[in-house]
Amino acid sequence: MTHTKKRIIESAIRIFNEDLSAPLQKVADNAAVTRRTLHRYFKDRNELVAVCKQAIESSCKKAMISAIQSSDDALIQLERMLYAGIDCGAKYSVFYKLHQSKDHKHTHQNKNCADYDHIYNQFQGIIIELQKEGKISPAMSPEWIQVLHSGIIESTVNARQTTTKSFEEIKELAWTSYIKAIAP
Amino acid sequence: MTHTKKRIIESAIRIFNEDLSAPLQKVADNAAVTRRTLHRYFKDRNELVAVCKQAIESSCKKAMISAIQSSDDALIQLERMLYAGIDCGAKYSVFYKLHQSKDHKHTHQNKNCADYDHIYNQFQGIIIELQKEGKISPAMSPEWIQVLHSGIIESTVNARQTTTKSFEEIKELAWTSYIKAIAP
DNA sequence: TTCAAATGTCACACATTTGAGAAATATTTA
DNA sequence: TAAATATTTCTCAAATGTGTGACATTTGAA
Repeated sequence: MTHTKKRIIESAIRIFNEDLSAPLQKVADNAAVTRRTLHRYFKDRNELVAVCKQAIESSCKKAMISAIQSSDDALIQLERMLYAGIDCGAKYSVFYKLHQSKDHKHTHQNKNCADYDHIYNQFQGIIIELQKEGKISPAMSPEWIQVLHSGIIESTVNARQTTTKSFEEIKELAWTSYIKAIAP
Repeated sequence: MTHTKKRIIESAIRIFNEDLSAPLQKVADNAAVTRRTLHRYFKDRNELVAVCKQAIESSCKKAMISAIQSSDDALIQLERMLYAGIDCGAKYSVFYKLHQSKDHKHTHQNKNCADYDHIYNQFQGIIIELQKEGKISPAMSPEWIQVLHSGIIESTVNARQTTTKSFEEIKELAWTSYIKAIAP
């Protein structure tokens, strides 16, 4: 994939994330190319959106899975999953929304959905494991923790734009807050 | 203000929140009126957007201020501010984003910005007070807590759509998680 | 330098969205 | 019920967005 194509996709994700119906001109501007160039790489708007979704799916999935596989210790797995989500940035928000949204037909027939479910089954497994170990409060349901998880990631991504703190400092704050929030 | 006008504004906020460039037809459909009726109440798209922003500003502002004034106890003030944000729902996210966004010129000349700053000065005052009282960790900066605050609110609003729990249960979970996250 | 690939410029047809007039219909209010 | 008001329906012109062809320009590698 060319550098330009990648840049267009990155821009499209940024733009569509906050305005799904934004004119393609905006995406082109953001990527510093002409609309004509954009159309050379993507047949039409639908194709661009589809490619964005696919890029989001695969990059988030990759990051999540590698976070899970990076350790046997559930607590470390959880921490790395948080960092992975933060590193994915806006992509993670979309990834999450994609499968939660009302008009999305979530089904195991769809490979993306199956992979998503697989990841979140593992996530829930980690939570339940940590609850057994007494490291997470049993009063917090795995569903709520999942919602909180993505909320903390969003906060962190937002904080990056407003605060003067370094990225590493914010990540640390995020993890500290998160683990304390769900502690017994 | 007529019932119809209110309904159009509510719909517009809902729709624009997830898709700022959505066609006005969508807003009209959502409000169960014709596009023609919508245009009778609002000169054009810009005016509708402006009115939505104003509605968001004033309703969130009202809720926040009344939360602050409802008690002298900083901890209760903080809790009620969280609930107020949750009750505002999607509006709160927009309210927050409106003043944080890059292309927004945040200035005290603008009444909305001045009010926003006033509220957030009070918020930070509450945080600092609680830190003095030893009820909040001094390691957490007021800026981070503010970001976290809005993140928890977003989580809660999202949770409402996915979970089977009652609204009251989610709110409780939200407050418990939040206060534990920032506790010393 | 030279050539090919990538990108930009401009022009165009077409689709969708927008905003508004005029008359018909529905709803409210006195 | 009758008048006043609000809404819908149908219509249309202007504005904006979309996708593409033809050709010019730039870029980077040989």
